Amino acid sequence: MATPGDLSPLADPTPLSDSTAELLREKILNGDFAPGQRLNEAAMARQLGISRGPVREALAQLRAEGLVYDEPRRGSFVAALTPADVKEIYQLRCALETYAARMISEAGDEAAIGRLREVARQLRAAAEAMDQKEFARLDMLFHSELCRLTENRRLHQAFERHSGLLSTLLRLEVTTQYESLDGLLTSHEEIVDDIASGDVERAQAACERHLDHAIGMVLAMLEHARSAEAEN
Amino acid sequence: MATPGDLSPLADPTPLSDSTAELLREKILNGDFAPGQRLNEAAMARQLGISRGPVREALAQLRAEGLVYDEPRRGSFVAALTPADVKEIYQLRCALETYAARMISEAGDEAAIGRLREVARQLRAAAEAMDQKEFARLDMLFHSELCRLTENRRLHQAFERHSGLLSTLLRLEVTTQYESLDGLLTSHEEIVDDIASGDVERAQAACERHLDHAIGMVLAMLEHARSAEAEN
DNA sequence: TTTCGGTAAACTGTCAACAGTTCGCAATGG
DNA sequence: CCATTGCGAACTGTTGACAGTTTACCGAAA
Repeated sequence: MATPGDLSPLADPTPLSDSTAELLREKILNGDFAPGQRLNEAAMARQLGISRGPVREALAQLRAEGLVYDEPRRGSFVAALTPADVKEIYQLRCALETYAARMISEAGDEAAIGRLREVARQLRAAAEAMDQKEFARLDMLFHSELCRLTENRRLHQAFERHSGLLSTLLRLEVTTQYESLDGLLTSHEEIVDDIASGDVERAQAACERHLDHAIGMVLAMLEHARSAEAEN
Repeated sequence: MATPGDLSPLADPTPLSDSTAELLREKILNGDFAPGQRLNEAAMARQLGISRGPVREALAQLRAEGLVYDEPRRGSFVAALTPADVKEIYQLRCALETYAARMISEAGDEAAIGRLREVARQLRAAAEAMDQKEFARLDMLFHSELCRLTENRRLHQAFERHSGLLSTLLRLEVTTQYESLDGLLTSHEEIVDDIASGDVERAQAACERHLDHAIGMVLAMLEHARSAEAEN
């Protein structure tokens, strides 16, 4: 940005706090840190061979992203989603995604529609290959792309900020809801088709239907996991 | 949360970083710090009689809120809104607020509708009293309340996160756009009425119209301010 | 055996100091 | 007079240490 012909391959400009945040984000989303688990600043600093300063900044970053929360004078904990949280996030996603669908549909952005169709196709392929992990990834990617393709960074960012924790749940969703899988597939394809139709109302409605369906599945899954957990 | 009967009036539990963030936020939104201005950590720490640690955390907090941005190894700067940013924020607001209007309308939440009507009434009173500052505050409050009354904290938070900087612009808006003032007033009241009608489509449409109108005004105002600034 | 109280360890919030980089300015050369 | 180079000041990124609070453990009393 500053100097066009900037040639400085030496000297890593990325602060330690950023790479630390990335590392912790990965570990949380990957499930290495369980929800509700306490995150010890000093221990992590020691383990990474750095001081507590960058670790604190990394935690502040993750807190802003909603991945961890703070209890004053007690420390940071990995965020845990209650059913009420899940409902909130799905409502927010509905607000963002239905609007994104309207935007793309109204603009008649052929490139964007093509991209969405491609992801939907890959999603079906993953389902037929019974690749659960890939299915969950592509499912999330479809919705992320929907927001990204609006070319409104803030809208996409608002989506990403809250989708992270959800993706840890979606990994389980597919395993428990095989019977609804075909409905999910056609549901995604319907969204693309209705966006392509240029009828903004239909595009919005398709998106809303899909999310209404999805939240029902996730809440049922969450309930199922909770009752199973209460057994042991 | 931990101890129900917690009575410890002594010992201030609010960290220095939080109160520092609040102070800086106030100063930025109040215009004491100009957009693009550099924020010196050491200087602010000295001025507040604290060390740089809490100041850094406060800056991280404000950065997460979008009020400041960082240039690596150079420091923090007060965020400045380009017309493209303004457009992005208004689109995001449109996504959030139209959905909020739908939610409240669908739920038929009389208490929420009453609250919105009350704010709209105060807004008209401020306009008649020619109280520009109060008008700007109530205008923003109306939209904030619209999101808050959904009782979806994340939706409201997404609104608040991006409305802060806008409010610094809205302060100017009123001064330059007297002729459109009456349109703005009726526009707010229309939103309340259409929400109250229970017709979710009408509620959504009223909200969308209002924001389309508002962004036009703000962009024109921004253009006006820019050309005026180019003169000196 | 259970509950209460006290003590010690652990952890967060905060501070002061160091290292490397960037920025500004003056001296130098064209 | 203008561009360039070198130096010094200032600032960010990072570190290690200290103070106060919270947590956990252990023993004593009911």
